[in-house]
This record gives sequence, C-alpha cells and structure tokens, in this order.
Amino acid sequence: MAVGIKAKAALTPTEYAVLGMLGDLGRPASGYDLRKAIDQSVGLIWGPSKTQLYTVLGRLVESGLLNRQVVEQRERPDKHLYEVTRAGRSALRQWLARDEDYRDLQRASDIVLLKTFLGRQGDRRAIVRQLAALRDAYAARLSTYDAIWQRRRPRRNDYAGLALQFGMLRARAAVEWVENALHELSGG
Amino acid sequence: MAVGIKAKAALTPTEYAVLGMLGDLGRPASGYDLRKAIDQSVGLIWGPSKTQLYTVLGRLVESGLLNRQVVEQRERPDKHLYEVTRAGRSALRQWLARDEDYRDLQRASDIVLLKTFLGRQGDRRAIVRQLAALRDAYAARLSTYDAIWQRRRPRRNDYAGLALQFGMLRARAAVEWVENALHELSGG
DNA sequence: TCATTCATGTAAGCCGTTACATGATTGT
DNA sequence: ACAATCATGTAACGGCTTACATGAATGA
Repeated sequence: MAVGIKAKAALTPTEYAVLGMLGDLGRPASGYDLRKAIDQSVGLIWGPSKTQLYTVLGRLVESGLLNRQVVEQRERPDKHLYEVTRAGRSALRQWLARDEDYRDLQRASDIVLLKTFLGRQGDRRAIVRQLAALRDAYAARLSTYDAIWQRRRPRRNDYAGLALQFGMLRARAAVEWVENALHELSGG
Repeated sequence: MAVGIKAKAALTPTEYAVLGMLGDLGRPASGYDLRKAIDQSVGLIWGPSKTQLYTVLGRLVESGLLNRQVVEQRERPDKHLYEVTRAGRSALRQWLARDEDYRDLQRASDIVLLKTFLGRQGDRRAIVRQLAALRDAYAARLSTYDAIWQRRRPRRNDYAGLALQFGMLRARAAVEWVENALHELSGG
C-alpha cells in the first residue's frame, strides 16, 4: 500500500473528467493547456470553470492520481506539468466500469455520456452494459411520460404540455442514440 | 416600500421552481403536499431534494414572497401552510420575463424549460422571446458541432465521435421542439 | 411486525461560482 | 495605447446533498 496518500472512495464527475481528459491527451499538460484542450472537446459535455480546474488538479495530485512536475520559467509563473499516474489510470478504469444510479436520469445521462467520451480508456463491455442500462432507464421514463400525457386533457396555451413534450423528445432522442451507439460498439 | 423584508435581487432557479409550483397549485399547501405535487409534475424537469424544499420555503418566507400559516395539530407536528404573496407573484412574473445567459446552454435550456412549464403565470410574449433566443443558441451550437464533425477522421470504436453525435441529436431535438412550441404559442 | 404515510426540520460538509490578484510579452 | 496570451492561484460565499432526528397512526 502506498503511504501518505489519501485514496478517496470516489471522486466527483468533474475530477474524473479532468483525469480522463489528461489521459486522453496522452502527454503531460499544464492546467492552462488542459483548459484549452477541454474547451474544444469534452467542454461541450462537461467542463469545470477555470479556477475549479486548478483546484481539481491539486486534489488529484493529493490523491496520488496525478503527478506534478514544476518547470521553472523566467519572467513567467512556473509551469506545472501534470501526468496521470498508474493509480490514476486504475481509478479511471474502475469508474468507467462502475454502474451509475439511474434514478436521477439527467445526472446519470450526463455521466454516461462523459464515460462514453472517455470510453477508449476503459473496458468496452462495461461501457456497453451501462449504455444498455441507460437505454432501459430512458425507456421507463418514456412510458412515465406517456402515462402522464394520456390522462391530460387538451387545452390552449398548454405550457405544461409543451414542457412535457420536450421531456419526451429528449428521451426519445436519447434512446435512439443509445441504440445506435450500442450497435457501433458491439458490431465494430 | 415594505419594511423588514430583505428583497434579494434574484433567486435561485430552485427557489423560482418552488415559488412557481406553489403558484401553479393555486391554493395554500404544506411542504409535504408540495413535494408530492412536484414529484408528479415539475419534478421531471426540476426538483429540490426533500430537505432543500423546507429550506427554500423558509427563505421565500423571509424574502416576503410567501406567507406562512401554522396549523396546529394534535399528535402530529404542526403543519405549515404556504401561500404566494403579491410580491411573490410579481417576482415570479419578472423572472419569467427576464432573459437568460445562453452561453451555458445546458443551464439556459433547463431554465427556459422550467419557465415554459410555469409560463401561464407570466407574459406569453416574454416566453416566446426567450424560446426564440434558445432556438438561436442551439442552432449556433449545432454549427459548432458540425464544424468539429467535419474535421474529424473516421475510426473504429470512435467513442468521442459517439459522444459528439449525442450532443448533435440533443441539439437538433431541442431546435425542433422550440420551433413547435413557438408555433403553438404564437398561433394559439 | 414492519413499512408507509404524515410532517417537520438540524448539522456537517463540500463542490463550485464569482471576484480579486499578479505581471511580462506580443500583436494591433 | 490596449487587448490578448501565457500562467497561476486565493478568498469569500453559498447552495445543495447526505446523514441524523422524532414520532404517532395505519395497513399488510
């Protein structure tokens, strides 16, 4: 066992996103670099604010999931280069394989999407399993929506009805996407 | 001006959700009642946890947006009945009419959806305006996605590509829904 | 006998946002 | 002369989650 390192049971999704993004880059990067990389890719799915990024990097170093090298610079603040440790890769892989709680569907969906984005760093079957679970959860949600939709009487300017439709559309889009993703990942 | 009441500049979306839900019910309700009502309706869009609900109700009373009556009960904890005040209705109407920041699209989208749900308590044109803005923001996001999609080379097990597709699907679904909603609200 | 309904909260803790701080170099 | 790029953070604040607490009545 390693000494002097606090291994937390689980990290926040933001921490995994940062860890995963650094792993995806495949080379050491500074917070500054990382931020730019994130903005152009995962950022659309999951992104910490600028200051959060630095805080998170610090936390990950403390947990032993990242290595930090300090590169001294003249006339500039020192640059910190971060690299994923073996423990970091292991933690990421475990998280990628761990099932989510699908009762908070919005949250679960965001997380599974993030996991999919980082999927090549983990076990394909685990991702597939979670995608299937996500599909089922959305399907269940869809029938909930349908039930509500049925026992609703039509009215003019039906704001609540419109909001409901949005939920249904979203759920349907999610199911479609998952079906397709499963096909790509199982067949390919 | 009212005395002894702290009027905050703006509330959190959660607070507006609670305020709006209570307004939507149209009758005084306890936290307990409210929670059940929320679970079956807005809950799918926006829902505070159980304890948050009580905290929020307290805050809204302090701000003068809700009235609280205590109903004494034997053998049970006293029941607190909440009712929206005139100031509360006014605050809700102002929020429903206020434009959002669409740079955080996920957030903006959730909020506009919530506003749509509560729309009948506000000015229809303001809702329409915000829906139009949301559509534009999603359209912009779509072209961002398209640009990224174009300059991406095909590969096997393209996890990142799958995640990207999800974003695109979602964005397209959102645009479609908004178009339809605008049609319903403008035409009706 | 055990879970559910009714009915409310407090306490602890933490993640994340916003504002503030520094400062040289390079391009317009 | 001004903005952007590079490069890092701290401080304050606050909302939200999770765990804990109480307790009678009712139905399976």
